[in-house]
Amino acid sequence: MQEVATRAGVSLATASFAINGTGARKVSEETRHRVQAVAEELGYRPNAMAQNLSRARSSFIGFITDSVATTPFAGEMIRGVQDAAREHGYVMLMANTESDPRTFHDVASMMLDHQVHGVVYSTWYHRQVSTPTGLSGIPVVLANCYTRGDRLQSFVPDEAGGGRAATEILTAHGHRRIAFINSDLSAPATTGRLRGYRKALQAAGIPFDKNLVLTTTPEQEGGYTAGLRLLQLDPRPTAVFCYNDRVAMGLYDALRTRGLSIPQDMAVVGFDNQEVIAAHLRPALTTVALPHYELGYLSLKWLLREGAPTTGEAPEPTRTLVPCPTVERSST
Amino acid sequence: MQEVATRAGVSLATASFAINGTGARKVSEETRHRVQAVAEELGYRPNAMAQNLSRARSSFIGFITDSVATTPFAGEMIRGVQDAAREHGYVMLMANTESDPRTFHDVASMMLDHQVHGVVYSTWYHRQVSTPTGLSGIPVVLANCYTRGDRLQSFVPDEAGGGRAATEILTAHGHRRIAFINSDLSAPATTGRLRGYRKALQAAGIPFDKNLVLTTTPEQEGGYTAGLRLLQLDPRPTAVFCYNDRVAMGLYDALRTRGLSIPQDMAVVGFDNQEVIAAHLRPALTTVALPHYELGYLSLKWLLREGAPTTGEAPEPTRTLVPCPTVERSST
DNA sequence: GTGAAAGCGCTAACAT
DNA sequence: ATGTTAGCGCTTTCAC
Repeated sequence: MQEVATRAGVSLATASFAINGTGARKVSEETRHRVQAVAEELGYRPNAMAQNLSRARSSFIGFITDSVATTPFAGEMIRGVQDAAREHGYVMLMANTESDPRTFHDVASMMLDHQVHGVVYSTWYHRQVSTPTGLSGIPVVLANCYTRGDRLQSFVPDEAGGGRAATEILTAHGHRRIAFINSDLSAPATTGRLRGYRKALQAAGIPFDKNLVLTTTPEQEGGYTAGLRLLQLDPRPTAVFCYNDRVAMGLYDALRTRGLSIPQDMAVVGFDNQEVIAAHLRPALTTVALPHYELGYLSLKWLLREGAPTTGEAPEPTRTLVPCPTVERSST
Repeated sequence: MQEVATRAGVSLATASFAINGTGARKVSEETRHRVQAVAEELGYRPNAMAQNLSRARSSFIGFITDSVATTPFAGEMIRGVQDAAREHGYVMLMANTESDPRTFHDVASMMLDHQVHGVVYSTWYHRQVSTPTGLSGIPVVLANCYTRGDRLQSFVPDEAGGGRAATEILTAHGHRRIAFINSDLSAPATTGRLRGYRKALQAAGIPFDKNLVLTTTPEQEGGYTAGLRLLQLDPRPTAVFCYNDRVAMGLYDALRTRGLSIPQDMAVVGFDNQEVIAAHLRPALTTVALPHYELGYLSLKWLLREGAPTTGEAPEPTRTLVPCPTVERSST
């Protein structure tokens, strides 16, 4: 930078102002242009580290995930966080803990050492987590998870809304006998989707029948066995809302072994919109998408705007529900 | 740090050496312990930015992907790169370009500004890329892609080896009439897997029959239609090697419509080991895994060791083939 | 509108 | 073995 300044015939200070046009100071248009021309010509690049040190604040934000490779979901959140970061001129420092506390501690320290402005902590499936420790002093926001009592701001999928929307696709098609293959896991998705299912039935004036709700492991295998059980019911349901796309995949297999066709003999809707399954099952599966991109995006937006309010007091942390859009394909 | 030094009754310099035990200088065991105790007590954390600035080199490495959310594959590479980075005390700066040249340029600048030691550039599927521009001056290594003439060091999956291994699973089971549903894309995977298939046949003394090689779009849909075509052949093949797991998924559907069972009537092996499909198809699919984790890990290892040799000349860049391990399940 | 100069928090000669 | 001191590359008062 010294060289740029000299070549442009100005002082170091002026060069600095001219280059990153900090509104604070007035540099004549002419000077600025001259300096910028020289900088361009010399291929000058500011040293981000020196800037950060000097400004006594970095332009880093941290993003911690518990698992990055299990599903493409983490990828969507990464994109969301990254897009929001770039919009604000921040650089994302990402780390994956694989749920190892020691690793978590290490990456938290690393981030603190790099003076991150805040961190978004996320999990690959929606769940409750204990308050992340070791991130003292900087704002933290949770994406796809939340803490007991919502002591920290968080953004999570609106499971109930999604469950309701899924079921309403079925009621809208005139189905009255709608089964729900739920998961046997204790998770917000399990309770939320069930709540949504019941709300939708209620809205359609259909009495809730607990015999139509099965629980199983939320995998293809579970969907298969639950599907078989479902077919024993008399009268048979005409539609099924599945906890997730993998369960629907298993249900497809079960229906197939009985020679039943979808959606004629049985309509089915899934949840998660796992592209590789949902879009490529035969017939393609109607489902509800999880808003991972938005979760990441909104979390970081919040962090940057409300995370460390410069004025006024900090807003009350809340658990913000993010809508799960439906994706209609050919199974309904 | 000044405070730590004062409280421990030593100079700033001694404190610095004591804390990050730079072998360069000798600090008595006793002093070091005293300083470290004080640092601990005060909860002192070094400012990474100041360190980087002072050392005139950062501890950053860059990782650029063209797409991070299409499949879980990117996640595996991220893990690989990150693990290697952490082993060497580096921090990963990640960026996703979504294949947008402008974004690429931006993230490249960002990385340069942060003085990254080098960058690994990766693509989500194995392919040739044009030499990334705008990364002048720093070492670059490619993961899952390569340039014309291999001007840059790269690490890519051994497609031919994988294709051969896949086919040999079939020949080992005694199959002699083995079809190959290949992709209609022009990609290293297409040619490589075919080459491997032919090698395996040859090794087993089976003459190559071009009627047994079909090409189709490498999706479920393509596998389905190709599967139907395959069933018209007389005599019918007894085994099929599919370009990827999605094609195998389609083939499963085709076999099912004809009431054929796997592996009794037809053995099938896929490629990619897309967990969500391969492990959950009925029966579970035997396949070949793509070594994404290793691609990321090895790339960064190379970058750190050979990328910028401190002594001797730079090694000749080569395209290193990384093995694709087979995963045997129940379809063979 | 512009320049001089004092740091930001740390490292690494160079002394002692 | 430890202390002194000069930067690293940039930002930002403060004075002109």
